[in-house]
Amino acid sequence: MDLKTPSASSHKNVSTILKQLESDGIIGISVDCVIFGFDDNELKVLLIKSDLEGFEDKFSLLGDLVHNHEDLDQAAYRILRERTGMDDVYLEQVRSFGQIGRHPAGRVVTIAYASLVNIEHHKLKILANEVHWHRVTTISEMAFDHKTILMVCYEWLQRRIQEHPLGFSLLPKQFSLRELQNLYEAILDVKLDRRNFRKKFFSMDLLEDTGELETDVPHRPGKLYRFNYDKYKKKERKKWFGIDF
Amino acid sequence: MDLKTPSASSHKNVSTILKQLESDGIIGISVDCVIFGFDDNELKVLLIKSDLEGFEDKFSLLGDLVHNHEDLDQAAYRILRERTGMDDVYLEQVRSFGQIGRHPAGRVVTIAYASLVNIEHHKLKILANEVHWHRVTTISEMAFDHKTILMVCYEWLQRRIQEHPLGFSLLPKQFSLRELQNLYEAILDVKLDRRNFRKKFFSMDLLEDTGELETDVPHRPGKLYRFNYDKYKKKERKKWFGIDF
DNA sequence: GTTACAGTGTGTATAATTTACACAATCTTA
DNA sequence: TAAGATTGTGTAAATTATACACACTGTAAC
Repeated sequence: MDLKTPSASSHKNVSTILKQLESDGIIGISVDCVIFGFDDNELKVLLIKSDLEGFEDKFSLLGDLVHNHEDLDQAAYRILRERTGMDDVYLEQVRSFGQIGRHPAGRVVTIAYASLVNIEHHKLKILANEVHWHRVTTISEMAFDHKTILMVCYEWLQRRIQEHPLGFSLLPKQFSLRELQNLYEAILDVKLDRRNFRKKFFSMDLLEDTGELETDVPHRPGKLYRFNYDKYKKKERKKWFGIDF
Repeated sequence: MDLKTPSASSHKNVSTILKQLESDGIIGISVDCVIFGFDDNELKVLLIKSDLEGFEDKFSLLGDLVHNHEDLDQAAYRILRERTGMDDVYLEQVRSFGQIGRHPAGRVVTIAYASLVNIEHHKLKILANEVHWHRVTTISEMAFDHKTILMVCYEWLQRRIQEHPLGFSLLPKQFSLRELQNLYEAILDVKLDRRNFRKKFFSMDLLEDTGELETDVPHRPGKLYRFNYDKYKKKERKKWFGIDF
């Protein structure tokens, strides 16, 4: 959470609230969203510049205090809506951070959420906001413990993307297999064999050929596919997938 | 968290604190420990009987409000120490639960921790407490949303045990391969081939032969092994372990 | 002390999966 | 119409997972 008063959300001064809570010996609760996007074959994260004293020029995640009348998930959705103008995005809780000195404005426990959005959609919804996309792999310093939170979420994503089909949320509804492979290569920082990658995905039988082709590419256009989420949900999860550590 | 005043921890009435917080529009923070044990070839969980009105005869996880001066992890450790008398146990945060109506005594967000203890050790440290071990697979009803929390932690454990060597925390320092296999079979609810299971673990090269044998078994005693955690930590994690969903 | 019993310890053959690798087809641009 | 770039495809080799059986060792019963 950054302490800048969020554009359209709480109308009280968050920092003041926290100080008050702390003097009462009470712990505040916030939600911080790690909003991932994929653009230019790189994994990006949506950040805002902190305006808390001593943290100018540092970037911060998008967050806010949890309201008394809302669930944690609702709070995370609210932040997403306010900051990206987008609804219907992938959102999942990652973990909580509650170190005593983690936030300079008072004792506050934050619940980190990872969110995956189609960055192209977001570009269209230009809100009056000061948020910008940053390359995940080159961010040097951040406010508070937000670098830690970001890195925990990034590592979570690296693992999660291999066992759950959430990567598609970073892509348009229709995508080429090359785009999908670029996504995996960028997030995992590996090179993959194109033929084996295709074979693997086709063997899962969850991609549907849309019948359409890429446009505006300076070479032979690839086929466009769609992920069949319904089919995925119907698959039974196996309990034993092999010890590997 | 159960609202019974914990035996040796907070001296204030937790329920009263929560009501006060709620009337101020403030959210309380608690930690709930899902303490797993393994005994009689079954996965067990340590529970306490709730004494909150309307929840008599229901079981509850062990938890408490987070103190203002302690980290979340510290709070979880504190509960563990108080309830099991054990130090040096495996503890990992699983996720937070913050539904608005989840606790009848007021708005409280809880951070669930999974903990894995050697149940034999715990048996020795008999504290003045009302906690008991229960079979995870046959628990019918629990107080508040604790059944949900327990099941989330159980599913977490089923996955986690296959990708991280935390299962050893449920066993004595020295264990036979049969015990280890029983552990995996019980937690995952599968039958595994004995020879392939052994082959798999030996190929990881993380088990050390202690030179000792089982005692008090009514048949040929098996060799006892020790898990080499140092060796495990030195292994480099691979980023790509294959898409599987 | 001999025997039945129960569970340990081990190896190999087969199947399934993963990896490595090359060339023809298609579209764009010059 | 030719050059360039990327798509689309198959097969062989290596690795990994699975299925399966018999000799060994200690205990307990007689």
